[in-house]
Amino acid sequence: MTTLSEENYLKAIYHLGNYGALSVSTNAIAEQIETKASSVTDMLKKLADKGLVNYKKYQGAKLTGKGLRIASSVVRKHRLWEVFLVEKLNFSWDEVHVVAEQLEHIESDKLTNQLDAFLGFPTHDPHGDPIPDREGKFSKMNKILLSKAEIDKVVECVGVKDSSVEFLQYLDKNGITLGTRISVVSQEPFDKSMTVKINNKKVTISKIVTENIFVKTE
Amino acid sequence: MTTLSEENYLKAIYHLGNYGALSVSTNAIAEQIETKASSVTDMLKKLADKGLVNYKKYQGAKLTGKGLRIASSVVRKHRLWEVFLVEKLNFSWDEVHVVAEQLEHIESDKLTNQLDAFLGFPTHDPHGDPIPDREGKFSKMNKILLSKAEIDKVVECVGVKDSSVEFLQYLDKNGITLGTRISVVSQEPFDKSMTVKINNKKVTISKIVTENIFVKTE
DNA sequence: TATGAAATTTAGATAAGTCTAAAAATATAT
DNA sequence: ATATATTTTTAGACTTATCTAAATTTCATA
Repeated sequence: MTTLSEENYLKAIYHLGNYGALSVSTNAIAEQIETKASSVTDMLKKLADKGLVNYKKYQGAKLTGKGLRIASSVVRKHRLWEVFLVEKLNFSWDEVHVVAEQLEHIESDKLTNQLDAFLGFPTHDPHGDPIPDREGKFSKMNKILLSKAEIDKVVECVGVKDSSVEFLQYLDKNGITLGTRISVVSQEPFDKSMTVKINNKKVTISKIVTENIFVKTE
Repeated sequence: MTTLSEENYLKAIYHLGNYGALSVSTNAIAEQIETKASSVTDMLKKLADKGLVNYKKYQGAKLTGKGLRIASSVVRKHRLWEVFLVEKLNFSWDEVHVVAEQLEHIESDKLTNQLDAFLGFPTHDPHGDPIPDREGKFSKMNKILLSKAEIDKVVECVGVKDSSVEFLQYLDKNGITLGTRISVVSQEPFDKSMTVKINNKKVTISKIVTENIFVKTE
């Protein structure tokens, strides 16, 4: 019913538009999908014809209920497969994304729901992102950026903002993964770098890193 | 590198040409893929250009080494996923094929090989068909058709020839699955139907059924 | 070995998804 | 408020994979 290409557009609009809540501009979609704006215009017309987005020329597009359902399902599948790859097949968290990009398009409700059960109904993927349930709903965690954490507190890593391979491998190298406890020792006022204690080892991490790790206070 | 469509053609040539050993006719491929002969001709030219088949006009096509490697890999993935669906996600053997048709095209050597390990390196899929290893090799079982089994022998179901949903559901209804022991009681000379004992219950099954069940003698 | 039937290929058309270049609409800044 | 820059859309072209209809080749057999 929906092609691979259509699903990728819906997913992009979902992510850029705050889980389908906002209208998204043509250029924003083009950048996300790494395609040309003219291609996006063509696709938006098609998605509008199919009743999956509301689209007004020059005004961007927003998911309809139907479009939101499909986008949620794709994201649900993506994140469930990520959990599967990490928990069952020993993938590391920087390897899962590219494979999940393929697996997210497999069409079988039974497969998705049985996989969900097999994994024990996980609520978050290996990067800490929430997994939508069958109805597209998910629980938001009250997480903050590490950069906003208070000095002397102990926090737990619950997610990442940047989930590029490079960043995830950097975190691995520094012993940071989901669930890692981080004690905030001090922050340098000059460059906003932070000294933290991880597994009883003191390390200093730059501002940009602290702004890409989500934590919750204990 | 190879598209979904190309992979499906290679797979068809693999199956029809006895695991890549024989040349396969245009019409045979067309029937298998449920497409028109003219489409097959177009695709064979493309596959020949890519060095995946040897193709001579009006002579059919045979897989090259490169084509065989790709076809084996697709079949390997198909059958591994079938095992996964049955063993881990509680699919029944008549439900797995359509989903595996999608999963077989996922491209990730790591995924395939980790999945293989996760499943304990299975040698056969849920229909009794052999699973090629990384090199495309597989062990042939010395199986015979139930119709050829001797009277009074006890045999074990090790595969099916027809793996359509209808046939598999028929087998389920009659308590026959992989590993089921079947005692051959008698065969009616008139219509070649067979009376067999399954789980101590006598049933009579028609000729066509006996010709679609593979068994091995104990 | 000629001839009709069957199999196969060619030619030309179509649909999906993409692109470039140009035109049109909207936003920004003096 | 008007010129300029940015964004978005349109027009036309290209690729992949498919189709129908017509032409060609091979096969079977009389």
